[in-house]
Amino acid sequence: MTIKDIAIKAKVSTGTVDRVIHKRGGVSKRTRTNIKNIIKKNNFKINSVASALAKKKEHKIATLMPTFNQNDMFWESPFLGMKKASSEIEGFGFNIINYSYSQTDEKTYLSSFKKLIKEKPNGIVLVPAFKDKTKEILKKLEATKIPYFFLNINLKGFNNLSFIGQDSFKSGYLAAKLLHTCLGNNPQILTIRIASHLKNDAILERIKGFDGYFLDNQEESSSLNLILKSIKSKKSISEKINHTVDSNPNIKGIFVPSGRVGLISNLIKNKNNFKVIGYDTTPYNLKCLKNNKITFLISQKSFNQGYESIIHMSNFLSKNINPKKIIFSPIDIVTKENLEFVNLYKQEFEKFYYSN
Amino acid sequence: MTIKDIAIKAKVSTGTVDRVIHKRGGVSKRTRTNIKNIIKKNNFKINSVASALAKKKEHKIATLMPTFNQNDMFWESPFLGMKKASSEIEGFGFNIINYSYSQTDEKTYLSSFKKLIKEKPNGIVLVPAFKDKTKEILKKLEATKIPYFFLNINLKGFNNLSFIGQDSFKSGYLAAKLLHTCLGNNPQILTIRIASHLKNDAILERIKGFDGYFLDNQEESSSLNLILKSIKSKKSISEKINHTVDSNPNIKGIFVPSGRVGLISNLIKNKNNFKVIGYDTTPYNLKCLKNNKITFLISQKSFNQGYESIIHMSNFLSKNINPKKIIFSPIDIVTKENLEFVNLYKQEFEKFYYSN
DNA sequence: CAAAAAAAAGTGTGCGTACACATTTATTAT
DNA sequence: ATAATAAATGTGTACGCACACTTTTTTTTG
Repeated sequence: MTIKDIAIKAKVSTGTVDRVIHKRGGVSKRTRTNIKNIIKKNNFKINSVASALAKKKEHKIATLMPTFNQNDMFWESPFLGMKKASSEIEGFGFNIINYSYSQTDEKTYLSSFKKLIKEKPNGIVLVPAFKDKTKEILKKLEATKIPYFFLNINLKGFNNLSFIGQDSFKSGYLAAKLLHTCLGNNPQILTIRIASHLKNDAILERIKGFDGYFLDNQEESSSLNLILKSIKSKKSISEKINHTVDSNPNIKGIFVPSGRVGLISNLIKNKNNFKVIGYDTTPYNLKCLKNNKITFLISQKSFNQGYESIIHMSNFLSKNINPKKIIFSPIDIVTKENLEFVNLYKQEFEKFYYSN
Repeated sequence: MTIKDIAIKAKVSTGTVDRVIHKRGGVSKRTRTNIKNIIKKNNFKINSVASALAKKKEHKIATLMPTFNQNDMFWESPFLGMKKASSEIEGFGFNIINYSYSQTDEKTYLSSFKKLIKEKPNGIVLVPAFKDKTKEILKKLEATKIPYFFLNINLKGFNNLSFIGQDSFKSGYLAAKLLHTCLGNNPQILTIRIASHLKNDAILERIKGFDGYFLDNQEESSSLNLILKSIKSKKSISEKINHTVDSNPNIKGIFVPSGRVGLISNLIKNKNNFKVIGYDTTPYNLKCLKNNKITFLISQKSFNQGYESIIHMSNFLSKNINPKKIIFSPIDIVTKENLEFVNLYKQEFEKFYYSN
């Protein structure tokens, strides 16, 4: 069933059918309803392949996200997810351009954004940073009416069309549940945080979720917190952690609400067989999981996040499908025993991407 | 960059470029290598959209899987996964026909298969059952050289092009790890099985994996097994289970290596706060997870399995991409706290599918 | 060396849709 | 009633590729 067939049945030309399908107007009410009926009856659906080929319209999607390097590979994963989506939709008239910035250097954020704007994209996928600067930047952007998504990090108070990322509160809640299930009631748990994360909304939400779980499921709960000023000197961290642990022999579990869990787990003299739980399936963290330094990792499926962000943006641009305001990604539990499956799709694509 | 551009650069016609790309032969070595070089240099990739539109070839994929009903919804999930894949590739000249059978009625298996064969599909995705009958059937099939995948259930000794499903051994291994982590060393665990599953390869593998874990990680391990003859009389099961549990007060964990874990968990008078672990995120099992009757569910992501099976088959048929002989799907850990995310993609598609 | 055969290369149409442009029909003004 | 205008509908081409068919070039054969 093609528009040609529809046209014949309705005794009109394909042009008229096309007008009805795309609501271009200029069709009399009589023929319009007639054509609509025929379309319904025959369950006609536009051939998206032919459609994509016919419209020459190029949609340009720009992305902006933190760089990755040997020190911190976290952002490689969403990047590859985006690349996968790109390779799937490029034939459909999409052009995806990637920009990056350093999370510790505001200048790179601004300059990359400037370059990005010059390209005049039709849509933007953005991992936001530097809230104040973002405010400035996006004010300008909103004048241009270019739609934008937030990816992974959800700054509040913006007019982003969508946010794609994890429900941080629930992921903290889940972390607590796992430790509770392993350690029984009223376990002594040490939460280790890093000073630079004190204003990080996602991490704060994780902690809220973590505490929330125990509030919901226990009469009382005491908590033990250690905040590290810096993570530059491994020696000093190691001393601090082990001192805390030694002077609190009841500690049975360790909660690190960030991706730094690998680093930290490696510095603990773990004779006590703590249960250690943390975030993000970076190569380093996975290594620690393998070595039994970490018990559970919570994955936010950042590969999928990157992938979904591009797919949703493309659907919005070409099919006018409005994404949900918030798109939560699954909260995966990773242990030594299932870690090989966790980044399956990423690995599959990695092979393809880097060999090309 | 189109084949036309390539043709111009190589000073030949598009037909010749086409021959090189598709290895149709009939091109002199000189021009062939020249064209290949130009393709590489310019990083030319076939426009899959135009390609799909141009080749009129219809690929017919037939699927055969167990039915689902209110009593057992398990197979709905892979079915919907297949439907999702179908809707994505139908525009690319694929025609997917679904057949089903009752797992308890050999006749339906045979008759559905007959119907399927009459359609003369180009590829088959099959959830096998009744090993002997399958042998008969597939012998005939292999004469026709129609390629076939096994989905979810992996019968050995066949020439299936691929198997898409879970590594049952590892999923059992993981189940053991979780209970071990929760219950500490040398926990007393009751494994509850059902007689009709005694010859089920996947379930046997799960148990092997489960035992394997404790062999690998403990000096010794004792095990307690309960095999239920039938699950028709809830009363009698309940009595048996609770008798076993009462007479073994050391039991701290319960392992059900099948999707029947929901049913069983509901029949245990769980005053002892057992940790209960089982398989499959069916609606019923999820309900039990919510009610704290089940601690962990292991998901085999059957929605994805269905989806992947169709995608891989289509890639094999149209792009000649050979799938891996065994494609393992992720082993997901589901708890009350992350259950809402587990069937995310399925739910998303369900909404679309059933509202249509 | 010409004719026949084989190899290499060229040409043209169709896939289903989108859209600009052309044409026909209906409506309004004079 | 006729010209002017607006509304409705029809037509043709392009999108990039696949493939059948045709033509040209090269090689083989007698």
